[in-house]
Amino acid sequence: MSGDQDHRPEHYNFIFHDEPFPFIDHKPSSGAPGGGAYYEYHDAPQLAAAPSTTTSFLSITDLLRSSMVDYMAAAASSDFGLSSSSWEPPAAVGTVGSDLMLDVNTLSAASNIPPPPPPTTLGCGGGASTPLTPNSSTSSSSTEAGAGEEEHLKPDQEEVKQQPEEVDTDQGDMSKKLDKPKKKGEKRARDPSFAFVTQSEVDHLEDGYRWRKYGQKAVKNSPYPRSYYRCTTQKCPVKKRVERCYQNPSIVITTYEGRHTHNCPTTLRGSGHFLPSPQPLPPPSQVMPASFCHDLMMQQVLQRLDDDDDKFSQRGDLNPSALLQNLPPSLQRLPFQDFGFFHG
DNA sequence: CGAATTTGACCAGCGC
DNA sequence: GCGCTGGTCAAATTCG
Repeated sequence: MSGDQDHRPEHYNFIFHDEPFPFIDHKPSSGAPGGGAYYEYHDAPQLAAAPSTTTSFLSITDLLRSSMVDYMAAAASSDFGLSSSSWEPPAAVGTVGSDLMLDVNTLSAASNIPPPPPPTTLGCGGGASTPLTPNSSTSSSSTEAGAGEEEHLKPDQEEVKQQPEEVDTDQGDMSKKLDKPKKKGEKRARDPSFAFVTQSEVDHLEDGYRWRKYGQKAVKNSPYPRSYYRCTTQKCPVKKRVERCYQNPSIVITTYEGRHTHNCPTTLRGSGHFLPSPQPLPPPSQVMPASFCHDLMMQQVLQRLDDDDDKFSQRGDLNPSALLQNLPPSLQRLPFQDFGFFHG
């Protein structure tokens, strides 16, 4: 049973998938009790082939520090067609700045990934859930899908294990071993992935789509199992994994993989309770989560900027390793190297 | 009774 | 090559 519960995490935030992103805050901002993180990742073969991409992120930081809103607005309204009413996958990305934004939006939109529930106080936790400790709070990064758990803290090592390759051409999603005559040395191709870190007492967050659980595995060094879900819609290849951070059980890591081939079920449409505020629902013919994610991210970005504005200048020296050290092991494992642009 | 979940088994990738 | 681990299958069980 998935779609009928009202599972909203207490907090969530997002994190872009670029490593030098300084506003990945690991400490709860004064007054704000921690928060979850919302992060995304995906395989980025292009990235592997173009190591110089790092530089591009720097400008993103600057960008955010200066005029995120304007930028987003401009991007949404003009070149990139990112308006909530008519989003189309960008055919090409021309600038660094747009890369990031497009990436974020592209991923969310292209993947039809539902938005994380808003940080409202609701049944699941309003004060019941454990507040995040400075250490466990939020910095997240994304991990390769299969990767979500412990130890690999060594950045350099992570770098070595780049996640691969071309996305499965055939969406026969669950075509695993059977249709997998992959050549040796060729890792299994994965669909773009996108993950959320939320603070919630429930594992399976309601996201508007219907999911069927098809597996559960114990996670190494963690008392909490990882659950595997598949979208119940016919032919929809989207899967998601849900696991809990063992150091902070109130944190749930949900990883989406693939793209929905259908619209969000009416369950979500019917109830606007996911939305931070009333928002126009996308027309039936449209991919819905794009604007959601966009708005949510904006909210979070702005919030972060507000909270941490004065910290930015001091964070220039932050690096992925440092960030990771502030994360609980299960999050530390998320390889920053997996961040990259999604051009698919 | 059909759909969803549970759970042990199986398989592939990866590191040593 | 071997063992470990993650991901998925599928039979059994539970649920609505």
